[in-house]
Amino acid sequence: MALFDLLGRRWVMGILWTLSEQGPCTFRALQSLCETISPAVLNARLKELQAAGFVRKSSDGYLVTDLGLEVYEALRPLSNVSKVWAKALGEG
Amino acid sequence: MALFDLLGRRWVMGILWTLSEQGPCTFRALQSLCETISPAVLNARLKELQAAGFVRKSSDGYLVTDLGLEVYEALRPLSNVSKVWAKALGEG
DNA sequence: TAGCGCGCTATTATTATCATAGCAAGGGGC
DNA sequence: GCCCCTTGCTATGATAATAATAGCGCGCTA
Repeated sequence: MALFDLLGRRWVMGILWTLSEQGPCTFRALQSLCETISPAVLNARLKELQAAGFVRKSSDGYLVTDLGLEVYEALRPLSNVSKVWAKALGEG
Repeated sequence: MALFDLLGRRWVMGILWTLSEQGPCTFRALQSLCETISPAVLNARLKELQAAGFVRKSSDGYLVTDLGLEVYEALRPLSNVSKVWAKALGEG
């Protein structure tokens, strides 16, 4: 349940997803990929994710750890669900 | 990404998880299972989840739809991740 | 040394969430 | 009919989270 508490915060899943798909990103690159995130929140989330061991810094910028990659893998099925969901909403 | 926006709100994943595992719940039962959620937020989340088609009302109270169950199934791998994560945090 | 991009902080306004109290409606017993 | 209880939900004021914008300090390069 602590995991839900961490992931259930704005942008957290989006940041993990973006970093996993795009690879290492600089702070500003992440900021522009997330489009509307404010730097204060991005910085806070990056600190939380680093404390959790899901993300770390390297010379190329921020990247996901092996542990963070597991979260991403666990989250990937949601991609299919979102397609089914979009279709269902369109029909309903 | 709209799915992340919906799920990335406080209590949403917890509510889906609880309803999926416990079966149909009344409003007050859900409230006590979530322990610290306030009724205003619970009601708001239930409305959002119903609008999204993940939850619906029945004579036994609130329950997850087939679509909501898919989200739950997609979320279940997180349970394993959380164990690995807890261990990693304990070691690190 | 002046300009540039980068990581990040500061600040204020807006929104979300918490915590508590309580209302309105329905059911059972008398 | 009336009382009492549970249930679903709303109202309210306090507190915390997020948004939006501006800009600082640093390293690099010319």
